[in-house]
Amino acid sequence: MSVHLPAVGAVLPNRTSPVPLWAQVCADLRRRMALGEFVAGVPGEHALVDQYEVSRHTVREALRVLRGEGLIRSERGRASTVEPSPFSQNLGSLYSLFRTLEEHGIFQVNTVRRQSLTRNSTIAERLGVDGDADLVVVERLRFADDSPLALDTSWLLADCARPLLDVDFTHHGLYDSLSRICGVHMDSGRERIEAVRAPEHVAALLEVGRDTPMFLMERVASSEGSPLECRETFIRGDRFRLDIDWSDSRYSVAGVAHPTRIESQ
Amino acid sequence: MSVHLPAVGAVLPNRTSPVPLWAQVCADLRRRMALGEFVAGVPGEHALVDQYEVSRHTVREALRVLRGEGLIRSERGRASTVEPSPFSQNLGSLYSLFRTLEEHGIFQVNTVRRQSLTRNSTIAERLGVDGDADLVVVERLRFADDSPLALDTSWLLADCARPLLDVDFTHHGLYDSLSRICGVHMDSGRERIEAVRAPEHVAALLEVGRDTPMFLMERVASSEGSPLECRETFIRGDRFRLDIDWSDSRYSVAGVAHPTRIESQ
DNA sequence: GTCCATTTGTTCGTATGTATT
DNA sequence: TAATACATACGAACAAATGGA
Repeated sequence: MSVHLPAVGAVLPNRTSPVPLWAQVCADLRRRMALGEFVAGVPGEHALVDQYEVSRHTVREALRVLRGEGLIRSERGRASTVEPSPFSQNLGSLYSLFRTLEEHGIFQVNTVRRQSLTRNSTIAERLGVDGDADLVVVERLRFADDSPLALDTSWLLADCARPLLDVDFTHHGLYDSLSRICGVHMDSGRERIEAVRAPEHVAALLEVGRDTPMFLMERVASSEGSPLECRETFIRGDRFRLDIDWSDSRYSVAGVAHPTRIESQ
Repeated sequence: MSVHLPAVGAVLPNRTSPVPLWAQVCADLRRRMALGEFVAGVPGEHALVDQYEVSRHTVREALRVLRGEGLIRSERGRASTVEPSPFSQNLGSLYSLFRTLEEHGIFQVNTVRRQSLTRNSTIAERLGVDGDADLVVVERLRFADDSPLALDTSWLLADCARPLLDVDFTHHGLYDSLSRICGVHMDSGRERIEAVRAPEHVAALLEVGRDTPMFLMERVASSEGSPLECRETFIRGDRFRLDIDWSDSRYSVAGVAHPTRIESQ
């Protein structure tokens, strides 16, 4: 069994590197996972020991991290499995909302209101770049089942997001396109969520009264430590709620649409 | 050095128990930590090996969990240290709010509106107990700097929270009292947060208009897997926001009052 | 500044238990 | 029942960082 030939796609870790072996194995597993190599199941720990030529302890350390990130699920006696759409688990509440909608078969469509180059010193400051840096701005009115749900304005560093100027966002997600076209994966960020009254122009676009309660989310999302996106989203409070879980010493945050509202559409 | 005498406060793990050794060590360390035994520093891994008479691997597994919970911080070459106020880190947004206020020196006071025994089949169902189970209900109007901030209604299983009937909650937190008097620590839970218009009676109590945006939080909090508390909180949307961090593959959620609003009081 | 003891981090090896297939 | 796979547990060694002598 111990043929010691690297498996398809497996990259042997570099033992002279200062990066710990488990971290290298971890990174390579992430890479292979992203390529869909493990859709039929993650290889067993023993198999990974052979593939990477490291000890089982090292493999387990790597798997432990992936498990902690929610990328895989492990159970006794059964091969580890990749979790569906784990990507979203690191993308805050809003991304989760639209994934939830998708899972429920809710028809989603965006009306693109702005999609152009711009400059904005306030936004630039939040992103930690010069005030005259080029930005790609994408403003979308988001519908779920033909009913307006949110108004979403996103500013991205043109340095890496310029190709998004030509993308049709009517049916495509911004992070999906960013990943597919620009090769950039958002992996961390901050959100600030307030409960506000709908400003007049927002209320009109979302077809609600001026005093309808709304969530206002302000987000800065980063890839590998560099802030790349600044976003401002108004969400109808009557069609959205936040679920926060702090079981198992780990938080998860998900935005979900009110089931009753959805079903009554 | 290997005297193999249990240290002050250390409880040797039970090897015939179905509970993993590392979990037992973990629980005992948590207990000792709560008693303040480690304020001057956590014993080294080697010392814990001697104290609990287990392998270093087992000790490290236990420490790993505590580290993951944010209870301790470990660095190479330096003894692990207990993190200040880590308790709140596992208690969701609302607890953090009041800790934040405390840290900013905001004067907090509660008006207790209800503090009695009751029964409620809806609440009981959420807590997973019989509909006729006795509950302790505590309803508080919470002020920050003499200005109303939130209306908070909490139902607890009387089985373990009955002593809270005699506590003065004017200046004491519920979880603090629960911990000090009943010996119960909330360690997990779920929150559901909605943006709503203030219901009439809530608006009156919080001294805002009928259409002021509010956060409504519904929480079920558990201790060691058993749901013990069900809570409903209305928070003024004009004095509160949620901060969500999803850096490093781990979420943290904190509720903070708008600094500007507070300072302008 | 250097040396050294301490402490945690990483890595290997081995063995046994337990749940699933 | 047997094989597989993960969970738990022990032992040992070296590396890397820290802090004090």
